[in-house]
Amino acid sequence: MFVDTISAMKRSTDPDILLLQAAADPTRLAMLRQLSAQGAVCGCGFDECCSVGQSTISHHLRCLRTAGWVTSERRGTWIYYSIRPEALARFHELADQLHAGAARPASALGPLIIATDTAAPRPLPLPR
Amino acid sequence: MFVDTISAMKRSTDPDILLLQAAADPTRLAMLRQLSAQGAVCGCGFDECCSVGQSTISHHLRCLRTAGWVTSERRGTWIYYSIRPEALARFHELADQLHAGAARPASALGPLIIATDTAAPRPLPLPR
DNA sequence: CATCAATATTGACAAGTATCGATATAGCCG
DNA sequence: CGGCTATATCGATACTTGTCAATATTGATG
Repeated sequence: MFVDTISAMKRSTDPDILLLQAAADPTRLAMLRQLSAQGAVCGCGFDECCSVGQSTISHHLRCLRTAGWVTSERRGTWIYYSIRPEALARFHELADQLHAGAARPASALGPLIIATDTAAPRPLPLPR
Repeated sequence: MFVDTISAMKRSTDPDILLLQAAADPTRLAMLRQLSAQGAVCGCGFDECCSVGQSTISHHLRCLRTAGWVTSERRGTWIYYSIRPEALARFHELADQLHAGAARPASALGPLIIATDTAAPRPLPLPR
């Protein structure tokens, strides 16, 4: 409502979020996959990959670049894009981080005891 | 253009996209991280994690659940959420897939030869 | 310089969505 | 039952975004 007189904002500057957001689009994921498969693709090489106009492809490539996913290299008239190893590494790190503590499925717990690492949920996990 | 007489749609039913989209939000990523760190968290346990209202948290939890990221388990008045190992596994797979073919930085290539695995970019990488 | 091909930029628009407040459900407990 | 707490749902709203068409830019070539 009056969050900060501006709006219900979600914009984030977190690099991880940018990376995920960039990958979380059908067209861009397809592009990343093609890049992964072919190593280096020129802009016009994405035409068949996804059925969108040229300007849209250009737009997505910009997204991927600003998110850190790819780098571009001019080669005469055309430009080749390729995945940045750093982005891939970061993506893997994200996966690893989440994996770390997630080895405790709640369903496998005893009758009531849940993640008491830090503290009980809220009023105490025990109804009585 | 005339994509399908309906619009410029981006909605996707691809499970991978759903998974990525769900994680690509600051609030939800924070939630996933908390879940990863604590193992099982009840709905009211996300209050401090992200500064949003209760209904918003509920909304995000639904997102995470429909995307396959978490499962919920009722425990009396409150409900505990935990990360699904399958989702984590899939996320890792995604990372691995992209990693697979991406070991060829374009910049490390010779003067002009690029990913000729399948075929040359478009009209042939050689202007003439 | 004129032309052509590959890209990028701009402006517009429709659909998606994060958020809120208010309200409705559901499970305990006295 | 009545009240309390945790969640979910609803309707509204503003911001974000994916896409397009049109146009501009850039590099190579004749």
